[in-house]
This record gives sequence, C-alpha cells and structure tokens, in this order.
Amino acid sequence: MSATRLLVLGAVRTRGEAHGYQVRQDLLLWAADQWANVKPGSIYHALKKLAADHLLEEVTTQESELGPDRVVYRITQQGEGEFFFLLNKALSDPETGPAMFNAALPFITTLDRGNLIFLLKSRIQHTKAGADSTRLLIDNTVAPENGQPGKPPHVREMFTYWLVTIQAEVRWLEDLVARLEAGEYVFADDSPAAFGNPPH
Amino acid sequence: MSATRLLVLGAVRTRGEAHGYQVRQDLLLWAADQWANVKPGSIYHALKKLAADHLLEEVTTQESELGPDRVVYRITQQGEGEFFFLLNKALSDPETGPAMFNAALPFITTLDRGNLIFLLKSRIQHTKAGADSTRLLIDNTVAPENGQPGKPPHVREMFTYWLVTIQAEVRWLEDLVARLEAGEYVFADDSPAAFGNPPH
DNA sequence: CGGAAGCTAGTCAAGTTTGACTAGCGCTCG
DNA sequence: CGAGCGCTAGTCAAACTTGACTAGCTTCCG
Repeated sequence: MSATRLLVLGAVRTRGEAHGYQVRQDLLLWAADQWANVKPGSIYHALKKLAADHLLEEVTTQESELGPDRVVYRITQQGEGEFFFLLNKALSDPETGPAMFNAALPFITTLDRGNLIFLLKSRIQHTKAGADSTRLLIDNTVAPENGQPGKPPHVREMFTYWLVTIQAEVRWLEDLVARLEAGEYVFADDSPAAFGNPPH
Repeated sequence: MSATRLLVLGAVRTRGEAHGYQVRQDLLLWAADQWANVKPGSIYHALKKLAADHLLEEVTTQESELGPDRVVYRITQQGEGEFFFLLNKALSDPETGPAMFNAALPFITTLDRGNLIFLLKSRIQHTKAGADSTRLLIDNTVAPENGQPGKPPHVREMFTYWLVTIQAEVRWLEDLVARLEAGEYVFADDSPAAFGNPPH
C-alpha cells in the first residue's frame, strides 16, 4: 500500500544486490524524493521491514573500508511475487493514487509490452469511470436549504479541480499507450537486458 | 506544514466553538477524507496538538447527556494568525502541494476578494515557473553514457506526466481567477456572513 | 417488547515518517 | 600540512497516522 515499499523493493531488485545507501542514491537519481516521501529514514525502515516480511534477505554485513558498515540486501522469491503484485496494482488501479503510479513508472520495462498496455488501458477505463461519477457529484452539489454550515460552494470547486487533473491524466495515458503500441522503449519480452531487470 | 492542521484549525474557527466530533463531521461533509488524510485519530491528535501549541484553547468539557463527554475548543489570537499564515501559504505556494491547496479551498471566502485573487495569481506565476524548469529537465534527460543504472528513460515520462498535470492546474486556476474577478462567491469584504467566517 | 443496527464521541497501541544527528574517510587549498 | 568541506552509511527519538476498539444512547422493525 505504500509507494516507498514498491520503490525500495524494486530498487534492490534492479541492482540484484544493494545496500541502503545505494537505494537512497538511486531513488534520488530518479527524483523520487520530489513526489514520494523518500527521506533517508524511510528507506532504511522500509528495508528492515521488507526483510522482516521475508521479501528481502540480508546477504552480508560488509565491513566497508570507506565509511561505516553496510548491510547488503537481495530480493527473495516472495519478494518477486510482491513486487509484481504491487506493480500491477499501482499501474492499473487509479485509486492507489499518483504517488503509487509514479513509484511504478521506474519498473514498467520489467513487464511484457502487451501486459503493460493492458494494465494502462485498464487504468484509463477506471479513471474515466471516476471522472463520470465526479461529474455526477458536481451536478448534485446543491446549496443546502437549512442554515447549517452544510455542503459549501467550495466543494464544487474541489470537484472541478479534481476533474480537470484526471482529464489531463487520461489524455497523457492515452498518448503513452499509443507510443508504446508504436514500439517505444525496450521491454522484458523485447530483450532480457531491458532496464530494471536484475542482472545475471 | 500539514493539511490536517489547516483543516482542523479552520473547521474550529468556522464554527466558533466545536468539539472533535463536529470537526470530524464537517470534514467528512467536505469530502476531506478523500484527498487529505482525515481519519478520526488524526483529528483528535491535531486538536490536542493545536491546543498544546496555544492555537486552540479548551473551552469546557461538557458532560453531554447523549453519549460520552465532549471537549469543546475555540481558536485563540495566535491561532487566528497561524490560520491566515497557513491559508496564504497553501494558496500561493504550489510547493506545499495539492493536498494543502485543497485544504485551503474551504476557507477562501474568509479572505478579501482582491487578496485571494492576488494569492492565486502568485500561485499561477510560481506554477508556470515550475513548468518551465520541468521542461528544461525533460530536455536535459539524456541517456547516460556509462553502463550504470543511470537516469533511465522513465524519468522523462514522469516529468511529462508532471508537466501535463500542472498545465491543467494552471488553466483551471486562470479560469477560477476570471470567475472571481467577475464577482463569483461572497467574500469577507462583500459581507461579514461570508461562508467560513466565525459566527457572532 | 427486545435486540440488532447505527450514531455519538473519543481512546489507544502499533506502525510509519521525519529530519537532525553521528562518525569515519578523502580531497582540496591556502 | 592541517582545517574545513563533503561524501558515505546509517541511527534515533520525536512526531504523526492508522484504524480497530470502547461504550452509552437512540431508533427501527418484526
């Protein structure tokens, strides 16, 4: 349910083996601190939690000669399962929110192209459905007859704001799908060396 | 810095006096649970924290005949200051994020019309500036020459996604400003009974 | 009438996030 | 050469969030 979880799990998976600081640097590189909350503390916490849940395993505690000790992690079988589960959900279900979607983007090329397109189309459908029900809410937002604070006018503004951003998202998604269908990017079924797939 | 803080502070202020459950109901009515995180626990925590910071004061602990005891709060002088500070910031500074902006919307009519328009125009400026620098980032996102994981292609997608949503936001903001300039809504300087202003 | 459901009002422990802090090492520059 | 800066790697307490739980009262419905 957390964007950090997916990001950290995926970052370790991509490297094959990684310690906390490497994950931290990778996430920084993909600007994850901007839109998700990946402060240092969260990353180390996530690593420990994932290890406790047997989704990651501790490989070694290296005595690095340069700076303090490092704990190296690797993804487990269960972790693989969880990773793809989270990835699918984050991509297809708009209710998981934009943070989750952004967290999923780094790993899209680990999927097969057709698969990803399917997931994105599913997201588009659900998003459009959400937009429709928001439109209904806008139409039904009437001023209350009683004097109580009631449902005030600004609620309508919130809904239109919400609607405008979803519409923009849908257009962007449809454009992305079109580009993917036209062959953009290298996916897992195009080449095993697609970005994001673990080495060796 | 937190949307809950602004929402709870503003909700109490709007009522004049309120206990936790009333705040909870108001926020629910404003659909605040949707986009901000206003689970019951957070509200009661926020109330206690705001009271500890002397932004709210405890009025009475009423023995209500209907259900358990209630603690009634009222905003203090300092709270008034903090409220308008947070409100201004949430409206004018896009870096505080959409959650903060949504949390501010319920209270816009407590401002003077010209003041709000000024704040929103400021937001538009900053948002546009952000879009420009994002555009630069997109242009500079080149594939890395070295073999390292590097800055991968999806980062570009994230930026375009980001760009599309902020563009939608700007258009919406400009539309809102136009409507405000045309006289929509009743503001604090139109009538003291504008929505969101405390009673008596 | 009785009891199931629902509302009012709030508490609490467990989990998560924050961001300031430690501490060693290398590099640079006057 | 040594003082200061910045990087590597991570810890930690304090703050915040979550959502399940309590407990009394009212209302509905057969």
